[in-house]
This record gives sequence, structure tokens and C-alpha cells, in this order.
Amino acid sequence: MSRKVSMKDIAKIAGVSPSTVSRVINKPSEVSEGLRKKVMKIIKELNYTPNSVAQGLRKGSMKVIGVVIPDITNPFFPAIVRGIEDFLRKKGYSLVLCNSDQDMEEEKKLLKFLYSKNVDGVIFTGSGEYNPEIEIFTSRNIPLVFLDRIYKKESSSYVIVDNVDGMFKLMTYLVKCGYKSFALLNGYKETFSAKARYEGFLKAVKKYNIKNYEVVFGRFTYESGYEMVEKLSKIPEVLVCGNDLIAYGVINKIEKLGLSIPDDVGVTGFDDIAFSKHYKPSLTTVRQPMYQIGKKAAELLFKMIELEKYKPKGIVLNPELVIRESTKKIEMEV
Amino acid sequence: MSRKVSMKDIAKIAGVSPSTVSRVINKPSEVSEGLRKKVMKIIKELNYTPNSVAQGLRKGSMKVIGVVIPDITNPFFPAIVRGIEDFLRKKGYSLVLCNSDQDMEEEKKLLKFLYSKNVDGVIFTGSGEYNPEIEIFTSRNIPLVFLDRIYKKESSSYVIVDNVDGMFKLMTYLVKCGYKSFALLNGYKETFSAKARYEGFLKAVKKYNIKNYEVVFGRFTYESGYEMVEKLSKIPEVLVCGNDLIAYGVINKIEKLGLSIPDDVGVTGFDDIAFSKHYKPSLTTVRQPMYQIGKKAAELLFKMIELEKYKPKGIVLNPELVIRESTKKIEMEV
DNA sequence: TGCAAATATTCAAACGTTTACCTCTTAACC
DNA sequence: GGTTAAGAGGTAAACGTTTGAATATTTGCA
Repeated sequence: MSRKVSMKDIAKIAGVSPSTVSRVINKPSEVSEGLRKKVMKIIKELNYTPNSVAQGLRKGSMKVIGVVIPDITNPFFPAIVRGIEDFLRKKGYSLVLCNSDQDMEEEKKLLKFLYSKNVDGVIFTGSGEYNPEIEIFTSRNIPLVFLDRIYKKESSSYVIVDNVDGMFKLMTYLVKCGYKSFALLNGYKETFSAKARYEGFLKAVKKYNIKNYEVVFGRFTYESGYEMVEKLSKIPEVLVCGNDLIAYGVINKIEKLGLSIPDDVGVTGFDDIAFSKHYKPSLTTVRQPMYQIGKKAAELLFKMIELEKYKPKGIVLNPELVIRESTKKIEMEV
Repeated sequence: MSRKVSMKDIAKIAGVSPSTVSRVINKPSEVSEGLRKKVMKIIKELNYTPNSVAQGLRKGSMKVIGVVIPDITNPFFPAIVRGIEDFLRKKGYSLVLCNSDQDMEEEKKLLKFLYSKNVDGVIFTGSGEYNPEIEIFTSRNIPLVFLDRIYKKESSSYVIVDNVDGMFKLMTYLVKCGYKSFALLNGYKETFSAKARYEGFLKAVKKYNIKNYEVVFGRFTYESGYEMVEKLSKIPEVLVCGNDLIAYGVINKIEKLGLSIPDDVGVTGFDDIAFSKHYKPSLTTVRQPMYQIGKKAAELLFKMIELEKYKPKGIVLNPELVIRESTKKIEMEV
């Protein structure tokens, strides 16, 4: 097993000092053409690449960022991660992926882990609560971007989607469709998204003076959607779901009850994950720009890392109403 | 912005040498109880964590592994990545994720990138062809595990699923169900998976003496599934799809043609991605143990990294037949 | 009390770069 | 021809650890 070739090796073979080799690589203009070519040739021949760990030590940055998400297996996240990676790799950064399962203790461990790995920055989607471990980064001025979450406590950057408005837009549409009775089947109550969607729902209830509605909380899963239908005191004209997964479960249960969608009842989702356009019926939902969320977060983080005095910034992205087959066609103007 | 606290700082405050601090952390038994406590206290107070870049340089390993996959957005991969991460983090490794989009040039870049980042090992799922850049790792004895692919050229480890057998099992089942005419709607021809599934199909054709069959190649997508149906000279009794995504598209097209599943025709998938059990009809398919694939690969890589003379090894996982609503019930024994 | 052995601690080199500073050569100018 | 400036390359320190070797301290024992 041959040791990796180092700068010294190149230097020795070329008969120059290591610093010259370094310059050939980093500031070619500062070394004469003859030497440069000679050294370059040897570098090519030996297939030399600088040891980035040594570089990292010397320069104080490994060009690595940490990404903490609840679970890559949740269809909401892959596109976000992709957005982050596409942007950051172009800048020479690599991305360390961590799944926290929304567990506070696990999050703490991961944060410590990333800190000890000397990452240059972190993109973080946490559980609902504020994780004090965050401060090991903020207190040392290591940039941090929150995804899909805001903590007023910190003056960090964040990228969120206006869930309240998304839900409100959806409700406005449903009202226009002529639906009169509603149920909100939501995810876990303590969650940022569940809260915001609930808020948007309530806003619409008030604005459009909806009398006939019901709200139930569960989890953001297929199974939970299925179950939540059973908890309803009666089946309303339209079932507004906290996310697409819930909607799938709801659709299944509703059809099992012998009701047809959208003729008997309407069902809506939230997120517009990849399958929602292929589901049967295809799902009326609110699209979150996942790839954009990731990309924007990466961009923000990058600026905070590389620009001396870049100030933390919050970005609010707008969700988009996607109308498909699971709701009836619009019948009147409000 | 305060510099990070280093071992020297701790040492100075404690009035000991840096090496003592190092020992307190790494070999506590070699330092007297008094000093150990004193130093520990200061470490806690200052919230000190060793700089892993320096450790990495000194020890020659950053405890980082690279994972190259085509696209995290493809539902096949998240669970694999999760399996890898769960295993490796427990061992103190972190995982750098890279998406190659199956592009040969991109793969090369990523491999170089990972090499220059001094990863301890790589888990690689490539495009169909052999990527010579692989050799920058193998030639330097940096462990490599191939996922879902074998290259005979290299004596590396790999984890694959026996696709041939999976398809054969499925076909055996379909024959038992009494289906007499078949079509295979496959993914991109040059692909390992497409080839293997084709092979399994042919094996069954031969074994069960199937006369009435047709094969068409497309891509592993919903849209391609939809289109491939149109290319068929006639609709057979059962449509065997190269993966679940194709099956979804096929189902949609079939229903659009006014045929009902499974009464008029059967449809099967391959992979058993998360949605297939919720699809309507739920999909008869062949389950790939994705999480296991990831976990096994991580385990293998770990052993290759940490065990002095561990020999590369191939692991073949068995897929599992999953029978659901998209095919008719078994009606006879073969 | 003296000496060896065991234990505790420090020293200094090493890992592979980058870079500020120094030296040497060459060219330019009057 | 002598002075200066620019250009080219080398030297050595620094980044923050770990670790083998060296030294200092304590302990046990005769």
C-alpha cells in the first residue's frame, strides 16, 4: 500500500521547494513558465491532488457544510437536499447529511458531531422546539440557516414557505368551488407546519364566515389520514389535509366508505410531493418549491460563509395552488 | 469573533502540557486522577472539542466516507442512504452525499472531488459503464463498495440484489395465476437493472415455455410507462413492468383504455417503493430491501476501512415477491 | 538510605499544506 | 558601472493534534 504522494514528493522530483509547488498550484502567475510546466508535468504524471485535510487545517476551513433534516426517507426532503447540493458543490463545498428523526437528543448529538467535524456552516431543520445546542454554532459565529422553521431567539438566516398564505389560498379556492362544510385533518399539533396551516385555515374560516367546520390533529402520515377520517363527527363536503400523505390515506378511507371523489366529497393535500400528480384521483394541493427551498438556503449559507459582513436574512417563499381532480370544478365567484 | 479554543488554551489554563490534555481525552488511564479531573473541568467549562481536522491530518483519516448515487430524488435511493448513514454514524463516520445524475463526466468529477477530500472510503452507484476514475481509489487501496452494480474488472466489494431471480419468482407466480400472454415494459436497455430483469423474464419464458410475449424498452419513469403501452402490438393478459414508476404510468394508461385491473389485465412493478402499497390498485411487485442494501454496504465498507486485511466481498440480497391487488388471485398450480 | 521499577508528565517531531519574509538573480535606469 | 526595483525561488513558521522518546516524580523494597 503506497503512501499518498504529497507535495514534498513532487518538490523533490522537480528539484524545487514545496512552496514552489504550492505556488504552481495556487498562484501560477508567480512562478516562471519553465518551472511551472515542469512541475505541472510531474503533478499530472503522479496524479497528485493536494491533501485537503492539510489545506483545511492551514486555512481553517474544510469547505464542508452540515445538513440536518428529520428523515431523508420523507418525500419532502430529497428535493431540498438536491437543491442544496447542486448549489454548494459548484462552490467546492461538500455536504454532510444527517437524519435526526425529529428527536431532540439526536439533534443535539448531531449538532455536536458536526461542530467537532469543523463544518463551515449548517443547514438545519429541527423538531418544533428550540434546540439550545444551536448556540455552539452561533456563539462561535459559524453560519446557520434554518429551514422551514423560525426561532426568534436567534438572529440566524432562514428559508420558509408561507404556509399560512398557502392554506388560505387553497381555502379561498375551495370556497369559490362552492364547498360549504370543511374538515381540517392536520399533522402533529406541535409542529411548525401544522400550526401554520391551521392558522391559514382559521383565517379563511373567519374571512369567509365559514360556520360548518371541524379540525382534527394526528400525524403527517398515510395511516394517520386514514384514521382521522373515523374521528370526524360527520363527513363534510371537503376534507382539507395537512399534507399529501394524509390526503392519500383519507382518499383511501373515503372510497372505502363508498363515497366518490370529487363527486361526493373533495379532498386536498399540501406539499405536492412527486406522486400527487399521478395519484388517483390526482390531488388538488399546495405546492411547496422544495428544490428552491434547498437552493435558497444553500445560497444564503454560502454568502454568510464567504462574505465578510453578510447579515443574516430571512427568505419567505410562496407556495402555489395546484388544482387537480380531487376537488370539483369552480362554480361561482366569491 | 473569538477563535475556537484549542488544546493549547486548555493546557495553559490547566498549567499542563498539551500532550497531557490529549491524554486526558484519549487515554485517561495514563494520567493521574487529580490532573484528569482538573483538565476535564476546564474542558467542560470552555466547551472544548478537539479539532477534527488536525486529528484527521495527524491520524491520516477524517472519518468521512463518500456516497455517490444517481439522484436522491429517485425514490429508490433515500432508504439506501438512510441505511448507510444509520450504520456509519454509529461508528463515528460522516457521509458526504453526491448526486451524479448517471452522467459519466459528472461521476468522474465527483470521484476526483471525493478523492481530494481524502475520504476514507466510497460507496458508489454508477451509470452502466465502468468508470476508469474508480482506479484513483483502488490503486491507492482506498476501500470502495459498489451498489447495485458489479464490475468484474475490479476486486472491490459490492452489494446487489438478485434481480434475475426476483423477476423469475414474479413470473413464476404470474404463470401460476394462469396468465398466458405477457409483455415486459422495461427501463433503459443499457442499465444493469434492466438487463437483469430482462434476463429473469427470458429465463421464465424458457422454463415455462411461454409463447405469447413481447418486450419493449423505454426509461424507468412514469411517462415512459404510459408511452410504452402504446407501442405494444396488443395488450397482453399481464404487463410486467421494469419498475414501480413504469407500472404507475402503465396502470394509468390501461385504465384510460377502459380496461380494468386486475379483472381485464394484470400489472406488476419492481422495487416496491413506498407508494406502491397505497397506489390504486395497490401494486403486485418485487421488493428490494433498500434499507438493507445501504446497511450492508456500509458494514462492508466499514470493515474494509478498519480491519487490516479484510478481503473484498460480494453480497447478494434476495428480493421478495409482494402480492397485492394489481394481479388476479392464483388459480392453479404449475 | 539508596536504587530500581513503576508511574506521571513533558518534549519535540510529525502529519501536508500555505504564506510572510528573506535572499538571490536579473533587468532597468541614469 | 552602480543603484534600485522587480521577479523568482527558498526558508521556516504556523495550523491543532498525537505519540514515541525523554525526563521527572513517586513508590516499593532491601
